Amino acid sequence: MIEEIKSNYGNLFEEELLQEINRIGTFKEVPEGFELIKPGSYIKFMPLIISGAIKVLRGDTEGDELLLYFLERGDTCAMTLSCCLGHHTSEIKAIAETDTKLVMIPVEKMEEWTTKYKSWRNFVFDSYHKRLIETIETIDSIAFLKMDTRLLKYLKEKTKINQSKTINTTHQQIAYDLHTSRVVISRLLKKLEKDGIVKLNRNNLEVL
DNA sequence: TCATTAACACGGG
DNA sequence: CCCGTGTTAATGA
Repeated sequence: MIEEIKSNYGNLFEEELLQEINRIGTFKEVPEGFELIKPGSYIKFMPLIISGAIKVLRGDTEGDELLLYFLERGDTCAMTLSCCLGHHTSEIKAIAETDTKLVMIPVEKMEEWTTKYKSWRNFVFDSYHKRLIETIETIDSIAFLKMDTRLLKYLKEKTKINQSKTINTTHQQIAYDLHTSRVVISRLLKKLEKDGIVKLNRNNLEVL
């Protein structure tokens, strides 16, 4: 496990901290679609992503949801931090976007490390900053962009995250992520296909 | 004008 | 048959 940690976090953390992560953390591998964090639940571990990607959504108990941002290797979940420290339940939902490898760190440790390691403190602050910026961008999208541009942004992000031009998802799933109805997604995708931007298939679409 | 909701038909697995 | 998709009609913001 130490090699996987080093190759992703070696340039961020000092040797001592890397060793401690290796000793304390638990390695975990989850399949695509795995629900890592449920809204309303308590969080006891903080994830460090080794490979793969995680989709973070705002979700209420009614099943309404909205995509906030994606996490990739080298990232951690900022919401976890505030959630754990304040001992609140989760405001968000986290689902593995692809098959994902991660290291789980118990929350007590992350508090201890914040005072012990400068690199860890910087990592946490930096992570907060990045996620806050991304969340603001999402707010911008909702406030100022029309659904067709939001859909394009979404597709672009998906291809980047999945490292592939083909996206395996349904119109309904996209509708959930963007918090709209399937009718709209179907119509817009159809238009994009006519314009030669995407190729539509069942359960999967290709960005050209 | 554009989104939402409900309803329906089509077709592939 | 079930599910994903494409479309339409009614209603509302």
